[in-house]
Amino acid sequence: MARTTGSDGEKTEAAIREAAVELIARYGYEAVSMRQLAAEVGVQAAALYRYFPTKEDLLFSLMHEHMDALLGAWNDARPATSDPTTRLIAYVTNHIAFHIERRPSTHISNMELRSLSPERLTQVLKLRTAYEKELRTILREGSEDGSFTIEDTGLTAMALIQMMTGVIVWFRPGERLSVAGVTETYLSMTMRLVGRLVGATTSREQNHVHTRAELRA
Amino acid sequence: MARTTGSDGEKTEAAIREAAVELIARYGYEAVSMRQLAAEVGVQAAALYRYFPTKEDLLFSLMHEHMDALLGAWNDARPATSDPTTRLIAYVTNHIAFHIERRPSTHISNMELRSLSPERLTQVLKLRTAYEKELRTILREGSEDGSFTIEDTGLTAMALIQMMTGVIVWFRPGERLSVAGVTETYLSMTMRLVGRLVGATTSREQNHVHTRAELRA
DNA sequence: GAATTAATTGAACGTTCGTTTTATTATTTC
DNA sequence: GAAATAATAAAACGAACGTTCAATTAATTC
Repeated sequence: MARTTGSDGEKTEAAIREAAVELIARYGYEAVSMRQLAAEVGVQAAALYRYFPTKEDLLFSLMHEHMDALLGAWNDARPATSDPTTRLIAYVTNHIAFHIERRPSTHISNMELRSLSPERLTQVLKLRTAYEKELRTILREGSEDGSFTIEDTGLTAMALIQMMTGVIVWFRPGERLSVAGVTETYLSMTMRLVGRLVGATTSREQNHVHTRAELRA
Repeated sequence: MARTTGSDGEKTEAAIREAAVELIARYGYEAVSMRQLAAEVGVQAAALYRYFPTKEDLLFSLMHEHMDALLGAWNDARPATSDPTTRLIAYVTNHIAFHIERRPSTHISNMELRSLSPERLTQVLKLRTAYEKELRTILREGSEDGSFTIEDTGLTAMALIQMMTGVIVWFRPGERLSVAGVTETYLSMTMRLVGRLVGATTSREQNHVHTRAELRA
């Protein structure tokens, strides 16, 4: 056989991407063979090469798309306001929502960096750095205008990102916690980390005030 | 040739472990071949099979040893005292020191779990859970006796571990920060996360008080 | 110093890998 | 409806993979 009835390049490419994200996230880039991927798509291995010249091109494409989507989501969610607290809330909320929604591709972008060629690694890391810089800027400005009390802005940013991204390790939708609940708790922990605690009220009450309400400001 | 002069089983096995930890941490388990590993050790691939029946046996052995060492280190470092704050300080200090010291094997134990058979995965996860439970217990007891103010003990424990382990992603010895400095800052952030802030003093002053002093109590 | 055991080599096994090539069929164009 | 193009299958490539086996030499035992 050759071309199959109803075959369509765009649909096939989308199917390849989808299957690749799931398989690579589950088994790892090196462990997934082109034949296994092709079987999942319902196609022969050779067909994959019409869309991606090499296996690494496929990986790079998935990662690049992931980072673009992350930066795009933040661009859509970032508030016009310049109030650091509002911006931090938006950042955390967007980060958690995005990473829960895109758990498989997040896994890939975090774990498979070492399978990229040096040039492509640099390219992906540049996007990641740009995204992280947004948080550092928020923390620094909030620190300067007295909104936050932070010892080390760089370290706090890394700790925050590490903490937030860690959500994908244990979070399973439909279990004990909802996305909103998780976000609420992580916002609370974030505010503690940046020193935005004033006094004696419990943190539960404190953080119920921001979040959803302030997010859409 | 066959047996080489000066060859010694114990030394060879140690050399294999050492090389395997470095190579797998850098390139990933699937990406490292037995031949590549053997070359690094200075031996033929077949020689590896005298010490590890399969490649997966080797991986499992490395991970198991890592977890044993982690639990062992905590057992040595855990204070006799029952004061939650002192225990938390000891836990954080030990965790950061251990993970900086064992960055390669930490990487492996965090990233290569999916390459283990189900039974062995369970075995390793059991050790990890035991280690994490220690932290949850500290947080819970500190929460009960009023030392800490925590919304969700389980989530805070996960956030803390994620945050602390994240140190190995960016920390390079001999750069801007010393191990002591990093530990200081992370202790400060930890105390904030568990709600052990009282009032208006800056966090720098606050956390300089604990750490080194309280650690050896 | 002969016999035994420990450690390793070198070659080979069958399998799977990423990738290429060629042929074939479906779809689109005119 | 013929010509051109797009999408795939089928088969094959050499290379590399994890692993096994027999032969060989070093060290140890008695």
